[in-house]
Amino acid sequence: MEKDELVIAEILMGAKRLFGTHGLKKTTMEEIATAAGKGKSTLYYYFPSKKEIFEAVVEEEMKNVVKKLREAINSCTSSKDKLLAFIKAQFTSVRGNQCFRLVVFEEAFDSMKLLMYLKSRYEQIQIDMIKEVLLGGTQTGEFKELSQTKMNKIALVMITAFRGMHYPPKSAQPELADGEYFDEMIDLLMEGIGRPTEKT
Amino acid sequence: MEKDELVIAEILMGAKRLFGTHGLKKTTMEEIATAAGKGKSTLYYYFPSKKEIFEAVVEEEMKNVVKKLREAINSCTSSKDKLLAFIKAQFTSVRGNQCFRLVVFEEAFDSMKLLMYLKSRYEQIQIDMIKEVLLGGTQTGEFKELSQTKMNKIALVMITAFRGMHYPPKSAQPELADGEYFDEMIDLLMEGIGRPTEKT
Amino acid sequence: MEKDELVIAEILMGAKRLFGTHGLKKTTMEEIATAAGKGKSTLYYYFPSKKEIFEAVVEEEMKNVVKKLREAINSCTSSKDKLLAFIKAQFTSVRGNQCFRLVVFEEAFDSMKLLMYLKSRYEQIQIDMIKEVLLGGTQTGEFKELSQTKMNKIALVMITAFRGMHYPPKSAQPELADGEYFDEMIDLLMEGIGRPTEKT
Amino acid sequence: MEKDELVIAEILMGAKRLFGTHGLKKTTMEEIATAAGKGKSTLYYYFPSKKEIFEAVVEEEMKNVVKKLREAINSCTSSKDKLLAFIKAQFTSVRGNQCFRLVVFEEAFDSMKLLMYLKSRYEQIQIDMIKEVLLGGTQTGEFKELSQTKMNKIALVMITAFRGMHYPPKSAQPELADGEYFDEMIDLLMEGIGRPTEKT
DNA sequence: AATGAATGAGGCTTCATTCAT
DNA sequence: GATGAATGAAGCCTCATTCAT
Repeated sequence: MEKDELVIAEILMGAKRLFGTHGLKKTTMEEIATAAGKGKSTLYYYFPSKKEIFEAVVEEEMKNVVKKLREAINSCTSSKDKLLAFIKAQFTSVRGNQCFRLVVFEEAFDSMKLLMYLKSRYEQIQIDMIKEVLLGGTQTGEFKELSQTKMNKIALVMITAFRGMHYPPKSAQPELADGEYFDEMIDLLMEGIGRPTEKT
Repeated sequence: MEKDELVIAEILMGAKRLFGTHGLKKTTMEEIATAAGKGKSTLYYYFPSKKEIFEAVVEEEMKNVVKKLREAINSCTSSKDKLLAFIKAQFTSVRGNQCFRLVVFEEAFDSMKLLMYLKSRYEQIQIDMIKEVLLGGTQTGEFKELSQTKMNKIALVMITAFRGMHYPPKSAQPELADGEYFDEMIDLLMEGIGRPTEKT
Repeated sequence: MEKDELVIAEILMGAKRLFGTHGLKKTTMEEIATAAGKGKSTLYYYFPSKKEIFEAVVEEEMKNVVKKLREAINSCTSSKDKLLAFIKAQFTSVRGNQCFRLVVFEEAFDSMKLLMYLKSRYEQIQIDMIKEVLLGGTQTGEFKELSQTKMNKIALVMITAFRGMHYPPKSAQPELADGEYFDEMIDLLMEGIGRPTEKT
Repeated sequence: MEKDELVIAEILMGAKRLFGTHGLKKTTMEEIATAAGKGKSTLYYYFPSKKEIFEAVVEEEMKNVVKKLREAINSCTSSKDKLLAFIKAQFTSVRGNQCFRLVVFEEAFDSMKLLMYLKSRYEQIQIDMIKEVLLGGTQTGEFKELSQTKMNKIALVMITAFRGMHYPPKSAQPELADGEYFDEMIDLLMEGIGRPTEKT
């Protein structure tokens, strides 16, 4: 790794933590510089402005997240397990990549073109992954028969629903530990709550 | 209504729009004052600081949202319809009460005690409503038999999943209009995607 | 005079001196504020930015200059005297209104619309004044007969030539005091240096 | 040419353009370095500071201008033509040597000793040239008889007047093209505008 | 009850200059 | 010779808040 890249990595590392903790607006260049062990103006040697630092952090984080999601899916064989791994990975990974999470779930960044682009790309990646899993599940017979259209719709609903996890209840529910939560979610997803219609 | 209350209402009305559009940090006292047709320093006659204005707005909005949710549930008879109405109302109402939404779904407010309190109270209210619906559904036979514990868990999962709706995909999916989206969600919730196990 | 106008006048007074001495770029808001006996941010209560303060100073100065020029012309009866008074007034008045002078004679302001407008307006005012004097002079017989076109051209040449005065030689020429300089200029203007063609 | 001199020439070439376009203050070392195809700190190997670069540019430009003025005067035979050539050359040459022009016509450089020296030397050179032409003209009979003192004064007035040309009206006067302008000026200079006193 | 006026604290950015290599 | 990396000092501007009236 070049000296250059090393310093950039240092900057981004500190920035990642700070932006993640205080957000874009409330993190100051001063803080980022201090975290990187550099002078404030040094930052401008490596980045044109605060915005670009933030964008760099987000881009990096998104790559991490996507990589984790892919790994999760590939690490299991049954489709149900893939789904479970997917939501667990999303939960964990997005948590650990706060800046990216902010961009995906807040609207304060709607003016930044690059971030908007990343956001929509991320959405598409997720949808494609889910559809891939659904397709696999129907082929192995784990899931019901589902038309292409239906799979599309379900993927969208699922992606949307999974998002909610990123804002867990403040009032921790003691009865439902994190791990159990995911199982419960998958259960619901597999079986639903409706009463099975009796066959004669 | 007292003169006082009238002015306060005026201030809050403008503040609600501004905070909802630009957020807490980027909305200035100047803007709020202008929107209320008052001088900037007048705001300090009615509120100790910007924070309190924001909190007042959020508290007001939360009342609206809760009222809408209750109305939604009461307006239907079947439990499935109650669920549908609930998520539709949540979608619409939270949308229209931006400041409250921000507080519920962002972490930038974690230092404000009052808001944290409102947040967790809102969570409990939602959970209770869902459990109420679930209980009703099991009693009428619309839903499976569900233990108290199970209902608790499901309520929590559902609340969490519903949240995702508040951050719809940027890339509008043409195949799934808003209305249809809710139906699809309920369907999934009722039936799941697992292949029904054959009975001999 | 309102309190408002008083403060604005105070600010402009200090700014005028500072801008005149150090120019737009090198004069700081800090200095202007100190000169006005106010805090730096107070300036922003009265003016949107440094640029506007400068523009206000220049506009004010231009009014002074134009008034002086008009007074000069009106204060004499003979056309030659009017010319003399005009150049003297221009010399003195532009000197005393440094900011305006900068705008008229430097190109650093070409991006500021308002200043460009003032600049060209000032040019037209001067040209009109000179033409007015020339016309008077020809009518009284002090000057040669001059066609409209010719007068136009001469006015333009004169305005241009007069400008040079605003940048007097650094190396003060002892033989030519200020007062004498103007007389010499008018002399040259009246008679020229060419040898009069002999009449038989 | 040494390697050293070559690099210096490269630097000055770019600097000349940049200073000429944006002025001393607004031209950055970064820009100069880029224009020279060198690193920013390299400039400090060849020049102690930005000031010295500017001074070097100005000194070079002044030599160009003086050479052009001399050529202009020598290229004509009649004294009137010499004057015409002089002002044309001044107009053209000063235009093309912006930095020098800035120094001669602005006061922002009054603190730089070297520039002040160049400025006053330039003034003296001009005055001497004009006096030389005037002397020639009186000897050939083209111009009136003029005492030494008178010539001195006239030279000074002329130099001063010629300066105005360097700040042409923003509002281009359509009736007076550049070329014509000079003729008009010389005409006025030769004949004046006064009515010739009738001889009996 | 209302506000005009004022400001301190703080943030982003620029840039000439330095220095180790 | 040449420069990449670093920075201190400085400047413009924003804004929540205060206070006398």
